[in-house]
Amino acid sequence: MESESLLERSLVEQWRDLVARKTRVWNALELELDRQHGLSASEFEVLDTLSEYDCAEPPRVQELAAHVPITQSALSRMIGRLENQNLVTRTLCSSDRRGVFVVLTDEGMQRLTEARPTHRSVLAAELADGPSAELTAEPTGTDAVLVESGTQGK
Amino acid sequence: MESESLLERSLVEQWRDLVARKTRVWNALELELDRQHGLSASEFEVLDTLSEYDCAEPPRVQELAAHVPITQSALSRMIGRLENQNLVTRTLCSSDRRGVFVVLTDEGMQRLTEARPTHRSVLAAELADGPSAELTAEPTGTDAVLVESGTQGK
DNA sequence: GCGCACTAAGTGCACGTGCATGTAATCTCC
DNA sequence: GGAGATTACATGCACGTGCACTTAGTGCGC
Repeated sequence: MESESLLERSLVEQWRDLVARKTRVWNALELELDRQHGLSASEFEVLDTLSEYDCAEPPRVQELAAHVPITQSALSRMIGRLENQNLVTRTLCSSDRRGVFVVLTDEGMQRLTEARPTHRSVLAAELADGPSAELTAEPTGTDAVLVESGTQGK
Repeated sequence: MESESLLERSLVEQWRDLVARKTRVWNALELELDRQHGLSASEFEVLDTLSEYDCAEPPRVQELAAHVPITQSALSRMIGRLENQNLVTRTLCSSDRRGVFVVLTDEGMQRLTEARPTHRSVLAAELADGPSAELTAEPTGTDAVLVESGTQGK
């Protein structure tokens, strides 16, 4: 029970690395997406996922929740917020009136298209380098990304 | 600008995998640590990090914040909560009276020691298998872990 | 010694989240 | 066809978080 130390240390290190990386990238995304496009990282993820569906067969809330790392209740509210910004719309499912289809509006598609380059370049910058960079929770130096991702500064 | 698709897709997939894995493990930890030991995943992480310091040279709040994926303000409040449970204590730094040392109490050390096997076995179970398991935000099936991690089941 | 910039930690506030529950629609089985 | 179980989504509530700011303490220049 004591001899597992080595294996366990490796697991713990792997875990901390995972958390550190995720947090670092997430924070960078949060920062840049909000600054440049007024979107949170979660919101972008939802819009981006949403865009992968055929407009003719939009996902239901539940379906969407299965592909985004938040709960169904959180998603429900987020859809409400996105709806208020006219980025998505809810439409009832006629065959099962409990169901709600979520579809990207034109405006939503546009915002997403604008934000995508920022998202991709943050990923490229932050996913690439050292897994165990200092850590986290602090705004990471993403100056290069800011420049790269276009001229829509501020 | 359009030709990067392949590379970008790979980045996005890598990113989603990272998030999915982190969320899955995190949720499992949250569930088991709370159920069995009344600790949140963040709290465990703080206590565990804390335990790596020599009692003679405890870390200051800032130092601790650099090794845990939350902000200093969140950590400040968490320390308050942990202090109320007598798991840690704050002591002033005499040489720099702005500083605050955080130290694990005996009780804190005990809770940590109890919780560690749970933590490790969740890691072993969840870190090991398929990176892109369905997803997440749902309680993952950790029945095996419950059994493995001892007889202190509720 | 005094003022000023700077750092460490704590706090008011608003907000997004999860859990538990509520409401509405559907399905099942008799 | 009607009661009860089940599913889909929304919501009340409490809570932890981040941001911006405050308070307390340090060090520097003059």
